Amino acid sequence: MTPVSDDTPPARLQALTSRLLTRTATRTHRLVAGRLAEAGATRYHYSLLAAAAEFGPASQAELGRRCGLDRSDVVATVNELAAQDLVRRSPDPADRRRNTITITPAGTRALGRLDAVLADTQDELLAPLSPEERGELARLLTVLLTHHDRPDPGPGEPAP
Amino acid sequence: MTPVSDDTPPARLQALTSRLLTRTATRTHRLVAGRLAEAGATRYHYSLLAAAAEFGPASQAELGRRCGLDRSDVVATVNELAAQDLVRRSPDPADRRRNTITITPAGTRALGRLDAVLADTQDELLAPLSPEERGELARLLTVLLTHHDRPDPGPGEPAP
DNA sequence: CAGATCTCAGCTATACTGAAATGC
DNA sequence: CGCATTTCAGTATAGCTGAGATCT
Repeated sequence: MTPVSDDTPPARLQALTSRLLTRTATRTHRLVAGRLAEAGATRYHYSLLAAAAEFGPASQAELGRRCGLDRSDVVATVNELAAQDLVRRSPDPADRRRNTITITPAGTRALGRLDAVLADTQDELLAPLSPEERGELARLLTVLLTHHDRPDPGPGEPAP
Repeated sequence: MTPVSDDTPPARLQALTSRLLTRTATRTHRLVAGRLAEAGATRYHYSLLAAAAEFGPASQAELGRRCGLDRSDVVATVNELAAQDLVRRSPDPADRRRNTITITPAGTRALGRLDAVLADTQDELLAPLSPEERGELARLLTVLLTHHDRPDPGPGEPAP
């Protein structure tokens, strides 16, 4: 009866919400990265295509800020997307430091396919949860994320 | 009024629960690893100390299985713990392939200190959530984790 | 012989840092 | 000058793989 199956974790570890979070995230990441890989893409690809589609032609720096991607990774990812003709990289005449990134029709089509892939994957991920539970999970995670995005300042004005 | 602050993410990205999970986990991991580092430890150290304390003297393989650690990482981590005299590594006379890992008194004291550090860190992590919300978050994550730990088989007996 | 254990060497991918070149 | 943008090179870490030696 006692299920001491030689792989039950220490009670201390099971009690850590941080561990639940990171372990669930690892599996989630594997699932999502795998589904995107089957479609020939990565999270960076999808993020930048989405940003280019939603925020029109924009600089690499702006797209990177919006997606939370590092400048270095933006460069590499735009290289890959441009090589597949999913975005175009052209100099910005108004500010010659910048490249203007524009999504192409092929990029828009690819984005649509990836939208479908990701919608399926979210469903696969959240399969054991009811719609209400899915909403609650998203809400709780959003609270944590926004709380830890702003390091110190509480609500209201910063004391002078 | 419109907060188009140049870093609002694409709507598609904000809609992804997978993204919420992985981003929250990244920040969580940073927080936990940082607090453990201040105490001179890592997640692997804590995991193995906890397993050694809770499951008595045991082989490296068993401790690794219980903690979800790779055999390679167990070797390296036990090296580090043994160098600090937090565990002892001795040959198992009953099965000479194995090393028996035993926590030392110093290891038990270190584990106690790390317990306190991690309790504080969980509180820091979950600060914006009520006790009920903390429980609900842990429950929802557990459902997801156990669902995706078992790849295919549903509840009940596997069809013959 | 199959299979488990321990160890070492090395790999992949994510996320990040530093610095240079260019332009505002 | 300080600051922003793009680019390249390199770094750190987690998690994992392969192979060998030893033993059951």
